[in-house]
Order: sequence, then structure tokens, then C-alpha cells
Amino acid sequence: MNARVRGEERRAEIVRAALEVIAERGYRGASLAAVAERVGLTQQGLMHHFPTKDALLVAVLQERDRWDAVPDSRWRVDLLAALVEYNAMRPGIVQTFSALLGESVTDDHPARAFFSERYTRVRASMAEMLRSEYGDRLPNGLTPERTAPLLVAVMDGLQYQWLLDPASVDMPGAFRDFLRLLGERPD
Amino acid sequence: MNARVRGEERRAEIVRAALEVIAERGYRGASLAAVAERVGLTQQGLMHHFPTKDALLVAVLQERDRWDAVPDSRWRVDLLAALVEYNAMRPGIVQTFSALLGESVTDDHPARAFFSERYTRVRASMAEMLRSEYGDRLPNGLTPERTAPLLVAVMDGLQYQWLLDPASVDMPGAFRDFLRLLGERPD
DNA sequence: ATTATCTATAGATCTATAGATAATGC
DNA sequence: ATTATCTATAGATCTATAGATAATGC
Repeated sequence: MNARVRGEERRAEIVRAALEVIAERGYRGASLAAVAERVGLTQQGLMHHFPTKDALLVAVLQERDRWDAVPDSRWRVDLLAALVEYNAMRPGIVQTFSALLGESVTDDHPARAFFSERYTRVRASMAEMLRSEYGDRLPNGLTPERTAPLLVAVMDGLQYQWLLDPASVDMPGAFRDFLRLLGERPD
Repeated sequence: MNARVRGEERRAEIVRAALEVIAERGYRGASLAAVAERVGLTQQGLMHHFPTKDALLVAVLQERDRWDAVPDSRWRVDLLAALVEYNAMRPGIVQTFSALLGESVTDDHPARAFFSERYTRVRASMAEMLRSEYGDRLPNGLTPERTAPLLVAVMDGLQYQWLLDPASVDMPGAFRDFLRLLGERPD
């Protein structure tokens, strides 16, 4: 096990700790010292691996991109429902990214460009998925392009309601309800 | 004009400034000094009117409650569409509360209970509205109670997409699309 | 007397830089 | 030589408290 590998493992450890601290306090509220403590380092020790706080955030966001790395053309509606189901089992991660999304709309937030570009991409990807499953019109008459933002909005919006009151909100069930609302698929 | 009135106006001024600063930096990132500066006060001068930072947040949240103070039984679907249209004309306010909602899911956030209770109330209110407009079943077969969280989720989720990229997201149009998705109203 | 505001300041943080020390790997 | 980590510390903040000063209102 050489130094390069050990360094990468250390960085991965730090990113995991950062995900936790961001879930608890948001990005602006997350201190490097709190992240460092969680992996048994001093704040300055952590900064050997990530030279600035923003560099650590970049690593966190790249981690997120790695997860939903289903190739665009492979998405299917039932896969999406399964993702929501899966998310309901990991509130910590959902909380991290819901907190980051919320913060990202504030001025000059370092994650703003990331989320802005990500949503453009995700909407396009969802539209493509809808077209491949429903064709150019959904049963209710909407086009895939106009349905995509709604699909994304429901997923995000449900996450907030669920995080605030998990006992009262059946996130996966509600998402399936939304899919029913799109109408029966023609296959 | 007596002192009591002048004091209340000053406090209202401070709350307006706080709304702006929270939109720009979130609550945790909003400093009392930044709010104070905007109304021509020192930070300590501001604290004469709001003894703690949390007290100021409480005032901000009460302000929000005052706005959508449509009596529960008076909501109608087309009024809701008009509200979304109106919101599209005031990105600042939308940004304030989207940032606050995002932060509120982090641990021990002072606005957490507020949002949690608010969503319980709003879901109930929306279900009541849907029932009065559609009856016990919507055209697509869902109950008002199961539709309400979706309605709320779409409104919130669209706000994030719109704030991040106003040119690409037609928030009021998308919301009307969602209403079409609920099916024709039977009146 | 009450209300509004200010100056001074305590006490906690926070990020980032500088530079020392130890361990690892060619 | 490079990598990982530490101590020390600069320089900015931040919230909150204490107490002075001026203006307002009975």
C-alpha cells in the first residue's frame, strides 16, 4: 500500500466526514475543525489534503455526481421510484444535499453553479426518459419537456417535507402517486 | 406619532432588512451587523429592538405567516396559481424562504419547528381545498390527502429550479401544467 | 421614566499561512 | 524527496453584555 493510495483513502474519509457535518450544519455552518475532529485530525492537518474549504466542497459535490451516475439513456421511471425508496433509507445523505441545495440559492454560493448546471442536465435526462417511455405526449397531453421539471420538483419538494416530518410523509408512496398521475404507460 | 409606533416601524424596517440579508447569505450566514448597517444602525443598536439573533428570526417567520394568511377555507386552485405567478415577480422573497427551508433541515435549526408545523398545516389546508373543488376523489383516482403533499412539493421544488435558473424555468407555467395533470375540475 | 442609540469589549469562532517534525518510499 | 501531520498564530468575524448618552413623553 503506497502513499498515493493511503492519501486517497484519507481524502475519502474526510469527504465522508464532511457529508455528515454539512448535513448537521450546512456548508457555511460546517467548520473544518469539526470535520477534522471526526477523522482524528487537526484543522490544519485536514488542510494538507484540501487546501481550502471550497476545495473540500468540490470533492463533496463530485461524490454526489458519482452516485446518480446512471447513464442518461438508461433511466427508467421504475428505476427512479426505486431511487426514492432507497433515499428514504438514508436520511443523512438526503439531508446533506437538501441543505446544500437550499444554501445554493443564496448569493455567490460556491455550489450555485454546480446545482444550476446539474438541474439543466437532470431535466434533459428526465425528458429523454419520459419520451422513451411515453412517446412525444404523455397520457395527460403534456410533453416530456414540460413534465420533466415537475418530476424533478416533486422529488426535491418531497424530500424537504419528509426530512422535516418523516413520520407524516411517505416519500416513496407519494412519489409513486405522482407517477400514477402521469397516466398509464402505453406498454 | 408616539414612541410605541415609531418603535414598531423601526422593527418592521429591521425585519425587511433581515429578509434581504437572509436571502443573500442564509440565516446562519446573516450577521446582525449586516442587517443593522442596512437600516443605518450599529449591531448593538439593532439588539435593542431584538435582544437575540433568534428573536429576529422569529419576527421574520411571523412575517411570512402574515402573508399567506388566506383563511384555510378560502383557498382555491386558481388562487394558488395566481400566488405562484405573483411569487415569480418577487425573487427576493422566494429566495429568503427557500434558503430558510433548506437550512431548516439541519440539526437544531431554530426554524425547524416552524417549518415542520407549517407544512403539516399547509398540507391539511391544501387537502381541504382539493376536496372542496374535486370531491373525495380527483379525476386520476387519488384522494385529496394524497395529492396535497405533491401539490406542496411541486411548488417548493419549482422554486429551487427557478431561482437557480430563472431563464430556463417557467415557474408559473409549470405549476399550471401540474394543475392540468390533476385533471379537469368537475364544475 | 422610558426609549433609542452608541462605544467598549469579552469570549468564541473561523479560515488560512508559516514553518517544524516525523515517517515513508525511491 | 515527498507526504502527513502538528504547533503557533495572524487577522477577521460574530453574538452578546455593560454601561454611557441623548432624546422623548408623561
